[in-house]
Amino acid sequence: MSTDEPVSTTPTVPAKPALEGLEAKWGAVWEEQGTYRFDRDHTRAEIYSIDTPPPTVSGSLHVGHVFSYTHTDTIARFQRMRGKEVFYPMGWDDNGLPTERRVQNFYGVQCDPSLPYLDGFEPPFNGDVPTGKKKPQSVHISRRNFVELCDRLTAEDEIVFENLWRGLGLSVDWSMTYATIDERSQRVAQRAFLHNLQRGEAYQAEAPVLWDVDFKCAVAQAELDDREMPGAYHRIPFHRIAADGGVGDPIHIETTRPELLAACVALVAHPDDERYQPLFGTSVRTPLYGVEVEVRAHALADPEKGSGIAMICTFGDTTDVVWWREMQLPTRSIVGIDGRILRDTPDWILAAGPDAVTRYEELAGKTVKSAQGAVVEQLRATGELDGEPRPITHPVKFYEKGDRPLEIVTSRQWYLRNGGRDAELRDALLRRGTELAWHPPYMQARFTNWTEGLNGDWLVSRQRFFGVPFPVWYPVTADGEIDHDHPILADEARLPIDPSSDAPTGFDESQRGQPGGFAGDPDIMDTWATSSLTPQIATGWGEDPDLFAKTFPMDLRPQGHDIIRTWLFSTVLRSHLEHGSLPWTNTALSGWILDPDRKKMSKSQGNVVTPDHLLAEHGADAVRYWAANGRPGTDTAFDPGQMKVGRRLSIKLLNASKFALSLGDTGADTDRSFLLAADPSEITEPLDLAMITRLTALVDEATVAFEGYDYARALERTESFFWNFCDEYLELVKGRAYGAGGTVPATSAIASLRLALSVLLRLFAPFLPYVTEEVWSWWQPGSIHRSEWPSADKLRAVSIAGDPLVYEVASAVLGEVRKAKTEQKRSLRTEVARIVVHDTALRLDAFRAARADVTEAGRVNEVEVIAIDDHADATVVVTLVPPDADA
RNA sequence: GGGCGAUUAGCUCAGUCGGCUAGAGCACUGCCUUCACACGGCAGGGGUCGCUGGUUCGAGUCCAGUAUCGCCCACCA
Repeated sequence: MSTDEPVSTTPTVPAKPALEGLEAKWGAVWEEQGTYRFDRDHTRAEIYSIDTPPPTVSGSLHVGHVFSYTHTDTIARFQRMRGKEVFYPMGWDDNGLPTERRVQNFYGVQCDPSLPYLDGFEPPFNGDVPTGKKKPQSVHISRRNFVELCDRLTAEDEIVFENLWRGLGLSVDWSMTYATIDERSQRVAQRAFLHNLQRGEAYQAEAPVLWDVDFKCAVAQAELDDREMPGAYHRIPFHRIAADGGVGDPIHIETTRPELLAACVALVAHPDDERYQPLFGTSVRTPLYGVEVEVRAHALADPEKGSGIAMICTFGDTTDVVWWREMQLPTRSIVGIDGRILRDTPDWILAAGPDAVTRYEELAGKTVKSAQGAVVEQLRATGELDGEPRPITHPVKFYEKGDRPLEIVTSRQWYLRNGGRDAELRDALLRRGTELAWHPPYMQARFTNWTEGLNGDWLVSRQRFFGVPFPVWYPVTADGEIDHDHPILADEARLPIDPSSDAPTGFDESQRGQPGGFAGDPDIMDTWATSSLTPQIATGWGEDPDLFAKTFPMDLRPQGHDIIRTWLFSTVLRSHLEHGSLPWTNTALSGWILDPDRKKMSKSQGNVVTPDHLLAEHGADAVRYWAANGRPGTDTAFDPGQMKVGRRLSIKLLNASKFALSLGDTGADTDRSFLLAADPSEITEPLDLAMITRLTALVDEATVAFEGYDYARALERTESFFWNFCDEYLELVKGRAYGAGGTVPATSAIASLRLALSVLLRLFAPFLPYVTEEVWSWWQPGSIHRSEWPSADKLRAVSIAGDPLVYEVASAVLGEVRKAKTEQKRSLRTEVARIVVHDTALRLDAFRAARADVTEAGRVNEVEVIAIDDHADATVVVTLVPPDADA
């Protein structure tokens, strides 16, 4: 902004300033004037770019969002005032299961990727699907139609979200938004995947995966939840094979999953366990089925657990997978992708004889839960259940959004290398974690823990319908078999593509599924596979090279600490693989909002407070004030009381500003580019100089705090200074400013007040954008949010330095005068006949420098000062005029 | 089992390099119709800084141990 345009020196201060209506008023002005519009005509060094977390639009916003997005906004505003051109886009996360479910329920449709696209399709319902018994059959539609409906629905959600964000005063450039399912995001996700594939970082493998039987979908390590579940140890004998081939002595194992007996491939005990050492290498027979399995030794077997020997099934849990892989055991799966026991009797059971087959057939088609009951009955019948099942509670793996325990099934999936099976890559990622600046720093430990603990590559394919498809087809051989080993990759120029409705280059749609033709990959990518690319999406990677060069790597990733293992980690990974760099230089982790019972606020707990209500009741600045008090990384209690305090602060700013400006201008010709309405040569009085010295220290503190992403500290210091400024300084100079001591001292007071006001407003601007903009508009040109952040160096450069002790002693003596009046239950206007100040010589000198201000503010007639020793107690003896003389 | 964080007034929280009698706001008590603000102001009561040791002239702060709460992670038969 220009600094030499003429400035009106006559403030236009409303007679009765109020907070009501400021959001609407300034929201419109900011939009109209493009206050937060990003101007790319800057160098990379001049730009500060933020990788804003895209909120999930299918959910609803709650105070936790308001909390963390406010934190980011204070940083954005600070950087903007420091002269940075802030790149601050907003994304919407409409990818993934929550949106899929919402679209299904809202429109009464179901996605079926095998169906062709229907032009101009209209859904049967529009948010009015009957529920209960009247609930109609869903209409099945193609993936492309489904995605179109998603776009339609989320567009409405986005408007609601944007309005809330605008009301909160986020200084986002609303002309730059993206959605994680929009074409650009799909293109970026598919292009990045093709690059990963070409570099050998993505691969497909047939392997055991954690499988949710309800969603019929593979689940990645990062999406797991452990839940304490009731279970029971079943003590079951395996049978040694006697020399004559008959049944020998039993070996008891304890298992929580007896239904998997038919899937048993070995027994295992610890190599040092003397009880079982003689058995290693020998074979035993399983109960019920009599299948022969070997007894093996492995260090993971825990002699303390159960009977110290375990059965290995394919697959009961992830330990089974480790054993199976490391000891190269056979695969004997009996659980299908629907979570039921396979209907066809497996070969190894058929080979074990008619009894085995009969028993298996009793289980076939049952869910694992009911199969367990049936197996227990069979064991009882054969006398092979030793005692009764012993109930326990144990942690069981769940998909974080799922309702039934995960099963482990073998299937073909896409994986992305993430260091889980590759020490070199893992070390490189750990180094990236060290390069990144963490706020607060201790959060890096979570990244390190997670990265070091990875035990496999990232499973990125999902057997869902709604999401970014893999840009891949497979040839169909002459015999009609799909050849997964020779995928046909999409041309980058064609992206985004949907292999379920687009044909690969060189093929025709009629060849889909035909011998000699092609078949599309039916899966979609994990939502994190798209979300991990938000920096690339936002900065226009591969789409807008100029923008990308100016904004990537970005400066800041704000996010919750609970998704370090998912979002943060995967974003670092993708950037490392694609660009060989960090995606950003800083990350700021925000805490959670806890309800008064110290529980995390979440929809499922039913303890959510809606933000609209809060904004309406307390005002945006007040809500922001509460949020900004939450330090980085620290969980914060939801506290409407703090919002009331924020509101009080805003009102105080209005009134104190009104007062300071009502005293008039000094008429000085000032350098408005930084001091704004004060000529340093006019500031002459010791108390004024002392206040400005304190103010300079405040600017230093607030700036250092903000530079270290500690917005909460910057606010706390500024607020504390401001209240003291109102209670002490304003009261002390009031009389002088009105002219009690003559023109020169009055001018000094007025100039100091205006200088301090200008500085304080700007220090508050990142937190209280509305009220500071309002006050700024009374006497300053342009938006405060594009004004210059106060500079302590510039304040020092004009040599307006004073002795802070003057301020301190003057406040202390005035405090004693007030105390005397209060204790004697007299009005603060009561005149004081005489005060006697006992203090050290040094402090008395300081007092003398502000003596006139103190006597004026305290209505003191006569002052005596008495010097005392350094160790003696300082006192002020106050003698009020008699009560009858007061009238 | 491993890691990280927290524990300071009734409540929510500051307390930076170890340094005067441990601070703020809310709540509470009393007072003041004060010419910017009653959506205000002034003053006051309220704390063995989770516990136990140690280092130090001196510990809320540093070290060791311990308890409780929370979060993250773990191969949970």
